Amino acid sequence: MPLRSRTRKQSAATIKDVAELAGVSAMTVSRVLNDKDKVRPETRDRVLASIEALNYTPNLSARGLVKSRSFFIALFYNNPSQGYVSELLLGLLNRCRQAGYHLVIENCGPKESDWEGGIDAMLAASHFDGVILTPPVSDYSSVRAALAEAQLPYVCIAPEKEIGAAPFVETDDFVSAAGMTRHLIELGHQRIGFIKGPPEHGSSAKREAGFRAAMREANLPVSEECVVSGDYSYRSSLEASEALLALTQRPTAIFASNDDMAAAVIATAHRHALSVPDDLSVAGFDDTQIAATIWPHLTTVRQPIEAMAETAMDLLSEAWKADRAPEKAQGIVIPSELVIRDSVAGRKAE
Amino acid sequence: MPLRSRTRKQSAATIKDVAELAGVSAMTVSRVLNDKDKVRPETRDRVLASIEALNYTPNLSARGLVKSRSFFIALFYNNPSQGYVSELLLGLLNRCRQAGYHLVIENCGPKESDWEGGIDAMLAASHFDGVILTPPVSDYSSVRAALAEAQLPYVCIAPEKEIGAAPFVETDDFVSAAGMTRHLIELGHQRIGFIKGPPEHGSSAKREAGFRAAMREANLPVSEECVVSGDYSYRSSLEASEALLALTQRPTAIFASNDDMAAAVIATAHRHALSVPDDLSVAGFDDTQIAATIWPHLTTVRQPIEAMAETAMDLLSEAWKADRAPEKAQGIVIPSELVIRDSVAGRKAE
DNA sequence: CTGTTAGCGCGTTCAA
DNA sequence: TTGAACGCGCTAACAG
Repeated sequence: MPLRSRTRKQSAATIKDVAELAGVSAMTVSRVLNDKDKVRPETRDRVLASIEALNYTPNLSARGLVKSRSFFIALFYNNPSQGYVSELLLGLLNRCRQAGYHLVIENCGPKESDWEGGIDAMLAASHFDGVILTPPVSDYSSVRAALAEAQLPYVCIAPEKEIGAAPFVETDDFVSAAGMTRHLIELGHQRIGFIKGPPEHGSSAKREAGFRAAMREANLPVSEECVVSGDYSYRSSLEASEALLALTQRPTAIFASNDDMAAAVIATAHRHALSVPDDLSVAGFDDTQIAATIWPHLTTVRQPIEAMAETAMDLLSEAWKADRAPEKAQGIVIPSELVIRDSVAGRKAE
Repeated sequence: MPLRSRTRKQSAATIKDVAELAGVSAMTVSRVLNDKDKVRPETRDRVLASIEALNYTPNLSARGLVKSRSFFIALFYNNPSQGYVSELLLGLLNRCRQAGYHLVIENCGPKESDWEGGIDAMLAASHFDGVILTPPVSDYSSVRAALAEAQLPYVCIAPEKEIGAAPFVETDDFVSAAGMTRHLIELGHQRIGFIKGPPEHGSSAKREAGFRAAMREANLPVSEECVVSGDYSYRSSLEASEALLALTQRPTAIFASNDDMAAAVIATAHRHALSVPDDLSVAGFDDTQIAATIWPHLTTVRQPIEAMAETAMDLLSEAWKADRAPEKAQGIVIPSELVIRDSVAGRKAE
């Protein structure tokens, strides 16, 4: 194990120490670090050796000070499902480490209004190099305005629609929801309940539209009593599913807009002594951890959250390279896929 | 909405701008900011006004450079349950914002060995002001050694036992597990299954010990076939609970060491057409999100994760104030509480 | 109570 | 190809 060479009080080695040990000037060390101008290979090697010997790494504060960069990016989130944040973090963290960046998490509070006051000051104080917005913050106009005013590069994850020139990443909610609905229909379900997400999430409307499109495509009527509102929370879906199961013409399948709500449907079904999937098929969306944790395992749509996060970082990198913001928003959609597990079955013959 | 006063290209206001506008020197501004020496109230007010007018906030890089501080602290974690991280984050974030710190999340990889190489370099590179360790990283001796060598203040969350002089926070796993076991016993259960956590988590042994102590206290024998191993994951508990339910003398209640594993017990019970809690009572530990998400809602032990996180931050603050590390480790235990929900019932008469 | 000088560690600009 | 100055924004020391 390499011991720190500086024995006295710890105080990390500086570029000067490295320079001295290598017998060059600090400037030369800086050059090999930043790979800018060419340095004679021999010199370069000597410097590299000294860096290693001293276990040196540049001081971010100092570097940031001269370059006007902080090497930190922020993730703005607001109370999404726990599984969602966790997976997002994984993807982000990967890329961050590769790029030498650090990630700062900022919770925006439950409502947009909670933030309106502080966002400006917060942005000014933090000196982030970039920001990543997760839904529903992606659609907070106050946040986006503040970001734009501060001329801070940012990328939105799953925004409702492209606004301004901010790059964004999303999955194809419409297509995936339609795909799941088709799956249900192919299994013989005709009366399908749907639980909506909250209007402030862009994905809600798209998933609902996908559901309706597939139904229309199959010439199946969508009875409006079968489409109820939720807000992506387990609790909201407890009521919603109760309403659905209380219908005189009970649906044979229920498609919930996310996994948490699907979990609640299953709970309600159990309470009604209904077997899933024998008496009722249940489908979710997102494939967060809970999907394979509850019983029966959820048939759902796997949203590539981690890949989306990685892509978001890549988009940020591009924004830094390009000095100016691009003319039009660059949007990347990463497809989702159907994950068939145990909560959906063919409709029983009647 | 207050518009930024500097109209040209954005480039945040500096302390000099503020000083100029207030008609004082930069030093004075610095003083009102850091509240050190007293500044004449009138002057102070003028400065404050200028700060507000310019929407000024100090540049962390510059400040960090002179104070040799980064204003960032790191959270080292390793694949704990998603609910656990999420709640931890909430508590940490609260305190961080209050204290003007930012939080950096570092994933340590699934195994300690994944880290051994990089930890030194990583620590040197990051210049964190402090680190918070979550289990099982709290017990990684290589990490703790590196931290100690770097003379970086750190606090451990739920370590196996106090090692060295690092402050720590924990909940009373032993007492809580014993309490839950007593609850089961009071409801008439005598044959109780127990699913252990992984040995690398300090909490595992303590929870098991609490269980055994309560059984002994009630003069109830613990049949070793009723104590099976898990690793805090849902999947591990699928096997474990299968083994328990296959016993010729099946337990009437199962106490799983955490909620994820309890969820798997419920799934397995359902698969065996066993009703929870009528045929089998199931208890968990942690009260993470899943506890109130699955059906039936889990009777569990609420571990005050958020409060523990906040306490961890407070401990760090104290470490900063005290120039030297304290002689003996300061440990704080925050009690857990029983949360009675629907997965446990009295034992049916036979 | 307030201003001045100096320097934190690094990258830019210029000259050698 | 390399080095010497200077300054980024801020605060610790010391004046005044």
